[in-house]
Amino acid sequence: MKAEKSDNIHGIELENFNSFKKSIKFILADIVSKLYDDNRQLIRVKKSPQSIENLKRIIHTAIRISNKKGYSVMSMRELSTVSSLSIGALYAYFPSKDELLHIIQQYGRTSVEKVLSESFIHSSSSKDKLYNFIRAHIFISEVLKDWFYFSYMETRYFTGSEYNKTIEGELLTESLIKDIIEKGIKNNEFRRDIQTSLIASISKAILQDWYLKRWKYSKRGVTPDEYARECFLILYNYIKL
Amino acid sequence: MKAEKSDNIHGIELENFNSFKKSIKFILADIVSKLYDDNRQLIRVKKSPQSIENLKRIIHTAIRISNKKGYSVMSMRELSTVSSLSIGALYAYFPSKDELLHIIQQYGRTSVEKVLSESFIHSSSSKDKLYNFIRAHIFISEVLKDWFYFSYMETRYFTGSEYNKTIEGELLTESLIKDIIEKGIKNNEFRRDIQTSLIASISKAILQDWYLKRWKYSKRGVTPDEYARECFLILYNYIKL
DNA sequence: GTCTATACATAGATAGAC
DNA sequence: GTCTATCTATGTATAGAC
Repeated sequence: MKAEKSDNIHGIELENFNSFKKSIKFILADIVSKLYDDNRQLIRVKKSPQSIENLKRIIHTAIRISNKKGYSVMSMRELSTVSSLSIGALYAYFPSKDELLHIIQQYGRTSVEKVLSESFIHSSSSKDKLYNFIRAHIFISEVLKDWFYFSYMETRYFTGSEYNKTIEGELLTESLIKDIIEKGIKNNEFRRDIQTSLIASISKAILQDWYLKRWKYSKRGVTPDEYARECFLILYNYIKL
Repeated sequence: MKAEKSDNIHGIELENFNSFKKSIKFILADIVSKLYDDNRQLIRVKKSPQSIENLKRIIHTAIRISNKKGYSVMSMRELSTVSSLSIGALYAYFPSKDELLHIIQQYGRTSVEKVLSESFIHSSSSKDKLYNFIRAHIFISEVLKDWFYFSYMETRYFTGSEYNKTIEGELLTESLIKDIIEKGIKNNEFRRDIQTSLIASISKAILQDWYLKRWKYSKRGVTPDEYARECFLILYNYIKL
């Protein structure tokens, strides 16, 4: 069983968005179940298909409401109404609004880490590595767009370790890109006279725009595949020999 | 007197950030005074050097607090304490928290429109136009970084016309860039086979990162001039013949 | 496990003294 | 013009019935 899951993770498909979506379906399916296990000391309701379903609904509803008005403005009354669970029932799934935030963040972070860390290690050239990483990032942020938006917009209100973890995530993405570019320079695949950390930073900005401006790109009918391609071309054109 | 002001606006200096900063000092100085005039039906305190000073302090304090915790979470009590004015006094400068938001947005929008609209019209080539526009945007967003950040992060909570105006601002910047590129293509200065609206969109994303990630760029000691240069080079490299 | 009713804190805004 | 005291609404969280 373990081998099967492991195979599946390594088998993330990056050819196009549709194949990607299929290949990570299995991975995302049991994220909430694992979330349940990791937080069993906080959750007063015992694990069951029904309670997992409820937790999933709470998380998605909270993200959706927060993306409209902000997490701090979302009231427990509203979360209760929209998620069709009473306030009393909600508090059986988390001990406080702050803890719900942790659970939401854990939910997204776990999913993203799995995908990104495995996305580009099997590429041969630096060019391929870069393209695969860009695709992986855009594809996973498309699938989890609500969470990505949520996490980005709420970061500044986070405190302590939650804030640090989110910033680490931001810097990790950036340093992964930087590493790819620097290795490419070392292997004589890219120009030597580029400022790698600035390029990495700008790359990250472009990747983020995809989920920060959903309304714009979806209105214009831009597909994840097109956007990934254009991102790659702009960057590659600048760094290639 | 009118001619003098007009000259000054046209005289926005884009050579480097320091000269830019000096050249728009005069423009920004009396923005709050004009703001006072435009909202005199809302403000119960009569115009004076003292009251202009108070209004300015209210605006900047509100922006500062909001950038830490969000406008909706900022309480009038806190704004009162930090700005050293009682709650009663605050409400003499604006009739409601919602109206204060309008005033803040008006403050930033007025300043930015002046600078951006005049920034690139005197350039000869499309290449120069693009570079000047990028510089103007990065320089003004450096000077007004707190407002830019505020406006970006609070947009989603805006309602009605305030929301529309902010989105218009976003799309205006983008279409200005698009126009520059398209004119360049027509004049045989740029490649014909590029997706102008996607490039414009990505350009905007890069420009925005400058004020959205202040902590990162200032920590790394990246100057506005360096960032503008790198932005331009990445884009130009992609669109040039 | 889930509900309703309620405790207690804090929000935006106003009234009236000075 | 600015202050303090206070009104009413709404927030998070809990208690106790079922």
